[in-house]
Amino acid sequence: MTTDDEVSDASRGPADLVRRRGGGRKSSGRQRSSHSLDAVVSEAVALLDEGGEAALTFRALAARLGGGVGSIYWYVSSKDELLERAADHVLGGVLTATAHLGQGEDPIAEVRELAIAFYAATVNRPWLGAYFLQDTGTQVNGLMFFDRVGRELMRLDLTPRQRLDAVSAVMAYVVGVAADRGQDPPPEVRDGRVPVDEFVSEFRASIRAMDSRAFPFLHHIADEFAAHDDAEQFRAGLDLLLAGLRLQSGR
Amino acid sequence: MTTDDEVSDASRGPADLVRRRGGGRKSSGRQRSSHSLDAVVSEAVALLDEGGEAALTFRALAARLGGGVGSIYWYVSSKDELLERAADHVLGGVLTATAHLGQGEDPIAEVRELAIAFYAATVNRPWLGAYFLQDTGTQVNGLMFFDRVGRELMRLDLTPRQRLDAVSAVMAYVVGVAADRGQDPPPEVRDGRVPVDEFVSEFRASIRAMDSRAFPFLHHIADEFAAHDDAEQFRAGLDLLLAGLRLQSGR
DNA sequence: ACCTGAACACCGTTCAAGT
DNA sequence: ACCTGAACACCGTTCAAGT
Repeated sequence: MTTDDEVSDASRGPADLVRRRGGGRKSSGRQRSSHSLDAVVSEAVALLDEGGEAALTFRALAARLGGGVGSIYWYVSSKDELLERAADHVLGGVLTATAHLGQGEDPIAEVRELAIAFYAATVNRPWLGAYFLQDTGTQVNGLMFFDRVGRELMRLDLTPRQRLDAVSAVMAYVVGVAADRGQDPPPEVRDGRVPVDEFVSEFRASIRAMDSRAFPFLHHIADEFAAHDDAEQFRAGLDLLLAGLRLQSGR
Repeated sequence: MTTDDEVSDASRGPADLVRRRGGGRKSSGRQRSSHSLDAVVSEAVALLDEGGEAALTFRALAARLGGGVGSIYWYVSSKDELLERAADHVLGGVLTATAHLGQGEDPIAEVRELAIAFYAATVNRPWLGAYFLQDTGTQVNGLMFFDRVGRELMRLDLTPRQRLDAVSAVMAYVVGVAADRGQDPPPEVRDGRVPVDEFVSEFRASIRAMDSRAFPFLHHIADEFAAHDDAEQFRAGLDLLLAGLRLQSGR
């Protein structure tokens, strides 16, 4: 419905199954501010989205929540846990965004949609790269997503082991693409401070400048690289993986 | 030849094509210590391997090099650059370890070997997850590896675009698997402080404890998960990807 | 050209104290 | 039960000074 392509926010996840601390105590709170796990994590994600990994600071987060630094530790025991929960929060958004899937004829097509939705949530969020599927305890949504993908594969004629391997492969691929941002246009280009054309021709020039005997392939794909679209490239790789899976399942 | 499966070290890379600063000035150096880009990066990798990301500190690195903190900035302009170079250094090791490849009949089999060697270098190095292929300028070995994989695909009947997409997919997959460590045994198990069996049965128990209607797939693969081998799982996913590629290339 | 180390600004985490 | 903020230990980075 909304047309924000910057960090499309279906971030708000489904019910956190985790023991929630910090209920709805609203009454009689006067000058002391009152948070909740949800507020802490949501604001953390917002901070991350606005300013990248460096912007998430306990002090900045506390200021944003209108409280003291120490309070955050009531909800979260370390920065690592905070980042894990932030990543899981994003995955929660993916879950709700894909809640309608799972009825389709073709299980592999469903997996494709799930993976694409996952990918969409990671674009413009370079910060969550390494934080998916860290600790099973704090990342229910991660487990849930894993399960949803796997459920589709249960409709295919595969062994449990093959199913596990396939789900793991799809997840790894998505996370890998998310982590790989960097061959891409640098920030000054994405911001529009430098025109794309300029970046592209500069990039092409720098490839041409390299020894073509040392880097024959880079020369070979210089034009393609300059013109490629990230999302398309993601789908191309995903489709290779899924084609292999389809083959394995005998269709 | 060596049988260290802990961080198998073919780390020492081929000629750094990068402008080297800090030549071999050895004479007349008295109490001032003298470094080199190579020493700085090698020791950084060592620190990282021994103690993880948290262990790499400018102060610790300086102490190890026997010098002052400031000196490091002569070779490297930030911690980010240091980590990029460290990642590239590891990839350099992969390049030398696979120097013999490229003559084989089947290009796809060669790609498979390259990917497996890449994977082997990332196991036990959770720290390099996000640092591959960041800045083309400082990561020659990354470009070189990319090119080597691509070169194999030039022997297949594909369009340049398809080749680019395939190489990117393979790289993303490897990086993704590397980043995904975490469903795996936690450190206290890898260290041997807690026996593997105990972890495995505990894990299985925790899956059984979950609602089987909410997580049918997790129940389905609980046994497989407990028994799976990471390297095998990596190869299984890689083979799906390569099967798709083989199909696309018409064999 | 390269190294030193004190100094700076900032960070995650702790904790005695408050309500 | 939850919040506060000063205090602590430590970090990346800078820079005037040395050789």
